[in-house]
Amino acid sequence: MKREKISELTTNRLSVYLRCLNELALAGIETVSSQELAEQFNLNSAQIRKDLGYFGEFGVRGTGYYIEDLRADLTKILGLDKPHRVGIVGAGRLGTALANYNGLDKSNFTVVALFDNDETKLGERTGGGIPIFDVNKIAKVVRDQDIDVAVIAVPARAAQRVLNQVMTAGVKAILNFAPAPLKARLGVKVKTVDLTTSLESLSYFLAQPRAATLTHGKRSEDFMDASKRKEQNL
Amino acid sequence: MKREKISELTTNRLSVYLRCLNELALAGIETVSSQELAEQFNLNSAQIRKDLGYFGEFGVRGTGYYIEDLRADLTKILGLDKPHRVGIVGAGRLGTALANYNGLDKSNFTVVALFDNDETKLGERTGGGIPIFDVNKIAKVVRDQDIDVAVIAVPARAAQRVLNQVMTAGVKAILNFAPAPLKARLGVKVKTVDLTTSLESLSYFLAQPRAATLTHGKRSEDFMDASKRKEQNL
DNA sequence: AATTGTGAATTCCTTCACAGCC
DNA sequence: GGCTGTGAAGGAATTCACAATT
Repeated sequence: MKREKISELTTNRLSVYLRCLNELALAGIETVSSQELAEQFNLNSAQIRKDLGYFGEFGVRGTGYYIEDLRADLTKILGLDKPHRVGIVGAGRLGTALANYNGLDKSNFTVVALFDNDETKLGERTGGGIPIFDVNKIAKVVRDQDIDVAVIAVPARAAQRVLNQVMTAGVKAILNFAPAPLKARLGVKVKTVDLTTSLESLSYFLAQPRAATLTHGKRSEDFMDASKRKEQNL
Repeated sequence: MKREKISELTTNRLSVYLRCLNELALAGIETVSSQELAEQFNLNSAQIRKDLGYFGEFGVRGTGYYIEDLRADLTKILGLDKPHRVGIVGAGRLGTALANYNGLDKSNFTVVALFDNDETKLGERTGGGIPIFDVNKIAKVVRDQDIDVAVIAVPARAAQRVLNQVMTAGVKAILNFAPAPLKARLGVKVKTVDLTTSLESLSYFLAQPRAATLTHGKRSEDFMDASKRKEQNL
């Protein structure tokens, strides 16, 4: 096992591989080759071997990877063997939708608290029974509830302030939905999901006068080419 | 103006620049240099000039960029001068949260329809008054309502089927929230936002034994270094 | 003097290709 | 024979650095 620095593109893919392995395991399959795995995602098999190669040797030549083993290894590498406790700042529609999103438990994430500054919401609980606290209680609740991941789901103008608060409270990993360029301290990681930017990027695509678009498709299976893979962040 | 192929990293950034320009315009500022703009996002000024350079020459040497002009140019380049009509498939919590998300109108996007297969939801309207149709009516509603962008907010197992339906209906731009590796036809662009992967990537970061994390911060302003920029997709 | 636009240099990421192993 | 692991090659994205321009 080396200790180079791993790109986020790699960790994103590891997460995707892991999800796939979990499904294969559920289907009772025991081994998989990098080639088979690659076909699932329209990517190059060497990419998968390289990604795994940063962390060790997990495969068996001539056979491929034992799914149960690789699953355990990736879970460990991604730090998903330890539970994570999530606090969501902003109990609006997006915040509450995320709080109730099932499918995070599989990854060992539990949403334990929401925060809002609307007094009428405080003390309430979401459908799923998650309590809503005052934003000014962030520091205390983060400590009491042992929160290690924060989600920012507030309007852009409040986002930097909220980020500062959660950083001060000691949270080092933040998923941000506010469309704002945030500045984080060293040692703190902010990952931004920007819906407007995603849509505007799609708009650019639509605005392109492209040579021949489907309507004339030679064969109904002219699927994704190489250049499209990374556009799906793979 | 050239006609090279533009990377999605560039179009994402253009969207971010445009948002910033809109704010600067609102503040009554008239010109901005690539350097000033770059500081907003912790990125290199050459990056901004290169991004713009793919589309033409918009700046004035010695002065910078006229904000109103560049704003108009970027709006045009991103295809935001024409309105876009959005249909959301999946009227669950996420779908309805997105339907009511304000801030898309600024970019000339309007959500005009939701789709679901839950009969109890059909005919209903969301808080904002957007009608909910049967998923099997996608083709008809896309035509009637002139929908050009679809959002997939259904469970992973249904996502490929839904994608096939919206592609058949002629939609060429899709924003996907389902954690599934989708295959699209040529000429159709799918952009996936994967919350689980985003969180798992944060988990990896937390699992890293990092040398010195903040607690000992020399000066409270030891902010984002170069390596962190792209982790925020900038 | 200030700032753009852009080739050249650099860094980062992906793919190739094959030796090594099962 | 089939498949992994990986050095080397290739390609893409970023940054440098400076001539050109106002």
